[in-house]
Amino acid sequence: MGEEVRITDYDAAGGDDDDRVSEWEVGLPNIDDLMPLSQSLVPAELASAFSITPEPHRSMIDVNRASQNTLSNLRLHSVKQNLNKFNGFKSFGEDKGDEMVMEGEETVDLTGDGCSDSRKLRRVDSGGGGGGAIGEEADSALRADDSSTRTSKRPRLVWTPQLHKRFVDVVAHLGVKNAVPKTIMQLMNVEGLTRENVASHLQKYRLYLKRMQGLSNEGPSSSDHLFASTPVPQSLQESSGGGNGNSHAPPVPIPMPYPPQMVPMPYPPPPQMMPHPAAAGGSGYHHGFESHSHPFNMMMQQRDWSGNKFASVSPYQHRMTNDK
DNA sequence: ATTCGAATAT
DNA sequence: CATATTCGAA
Repeated sequence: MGEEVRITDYDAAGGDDDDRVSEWEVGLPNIDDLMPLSQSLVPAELASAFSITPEPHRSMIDVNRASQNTLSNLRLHSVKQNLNKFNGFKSFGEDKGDEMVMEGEETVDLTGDGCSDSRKLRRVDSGGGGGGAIGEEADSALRADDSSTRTSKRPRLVWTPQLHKRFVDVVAHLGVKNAVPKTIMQLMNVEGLTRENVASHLQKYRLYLKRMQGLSNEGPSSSDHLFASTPVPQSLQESSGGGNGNSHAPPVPIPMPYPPQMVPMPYPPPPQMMPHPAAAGGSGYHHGFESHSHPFNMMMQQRDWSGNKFASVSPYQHRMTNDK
């Protein structure tokens, strides 16, 4: 811990005044509890093993800059009256942008993890069948904004289970009705994620929902979906008021099935470890699957890899045609 | 002017 | 198949 930079050091580029919302800071780890920015997330060995470009040291400035952007964006659009008070989180982005060999299919995923520090993760057991608590994992992002200025095509985004989770949670919270790319993107708060990325995924997601709704009901009884909890109900949910006195009654016939807690998107992700380079790397992927039903999760949530990434193209491929 | 979203392209 | 890009509509 050598960094003695105040995270609230930025002087409002916009000259605004409200740069801190005390409520948002409640419960957040102290600056001293966080892993130093200078610490590398990926051990050098692993990095080289997977051809991961080493991350340059990041300075507080970078973080603050990103922070400013997020804050300004949030308040700029006020995220619709519906989005009400959503906590603004910032993700530590991974820098990339120095060298990038562009070849045929360069894919990059925004899933990274930080925080090796152990802390108590509060998890509201999703016992209530109602809506399910919105748990969060976390992701990090990559992509530098100022460095990738112009003439740089971003590599294909890979929707890792983590990202997708985040996506689903946000959509669920917004309610299918209000979930539009821009809003989703903002709430996901993943650095480097673009509206287009979200739009594309959303299109697919909607398709999925449609299928599911259409064909029904319990098709896939056979498989026990582990987390087949696509918390997006067939109807639409709405996350307004968020338990607050803010009672806004949009054209949605649905009351507000949401838990008192305003689903925040926690940041610090649980340290994820990969089994073994050999197991994941190379090309030893498989896809012996079959009895999967439809849960969208299945769309990417391959069994046990908790969410790693690195490298190349997405090894998975499956069909969700509910035929069998 | 912006951005959504279906269609289409990679 | 998964994402990206296009392009007319809101």
